Amino acid sequence: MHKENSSDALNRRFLFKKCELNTALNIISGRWKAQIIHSIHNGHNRFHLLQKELTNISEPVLGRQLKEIETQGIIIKKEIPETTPTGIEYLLTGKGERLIPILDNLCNWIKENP
Amino acid sequence: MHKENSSDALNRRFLFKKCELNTALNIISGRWKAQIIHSIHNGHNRFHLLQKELTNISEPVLGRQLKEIETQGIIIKKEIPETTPTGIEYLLTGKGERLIPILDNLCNWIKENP
DNA sequence: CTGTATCCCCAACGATACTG
DNA sequence: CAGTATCGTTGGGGATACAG
Repeated sequence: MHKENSSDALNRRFLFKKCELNTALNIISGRWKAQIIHSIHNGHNRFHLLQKELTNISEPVLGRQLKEIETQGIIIKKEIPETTPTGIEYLLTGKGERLIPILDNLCNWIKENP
Repeated sequence: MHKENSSDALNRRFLFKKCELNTALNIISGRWKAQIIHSIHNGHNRFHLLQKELTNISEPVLGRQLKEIETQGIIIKKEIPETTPTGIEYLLTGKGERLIPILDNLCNWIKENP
């Protein structure tokens, strides 16, 4: 249960209004989210592939992070027809694709400013 | 006291090795950090100015976040000579300046992909 | 294969009070 | 003016077990 008037919640809303930057950071700042987005972009677009790629992630965490970035419109789920049990693949949306170069910029920024 | 071998710590180190992206995100994903960096860039470069700009931030939190981004080489502290009590101003380093356009990109990304 | 349910734990946020 | 000390609280990460 969330307390809607805790200082914590109020500060979050303050920052959201203050600048879109915080909305963006909120989307990608889950511990594994940026890595997940990158991995999907690189073709690891199935649940078990992501698990293998991110060797230490546990199922509940992976599931939660996937659901969040799906809600935020970064990825969509797609059923692979005529598979049993049902196969699911994850695909980046346009919004998700347009995030990739920005993540690359961040990556390069660290490389060039150690 | 930190536990160096908790899963939490291990996963952080795994992600750091995995991709520079996570190092970068770790730097800017404190709740107020990106906002602080932006505010300093816009001339709010004193402790009390930042407090006014970020209306709800408390001193301990502001102090901690400033110290962290200072440690990470995003800002430097500079004493203003011949003031009493001692005035301190915060300045972006080159590394900090080069982060600004990336933050702007994130901002625009959200604006253009609502 | 792709998840969800449950519960635990701690790092980080925040409030209050105090300091050089 | 520019912080630090202390402590309470909580959101979200993680382990284990279970499910469609």
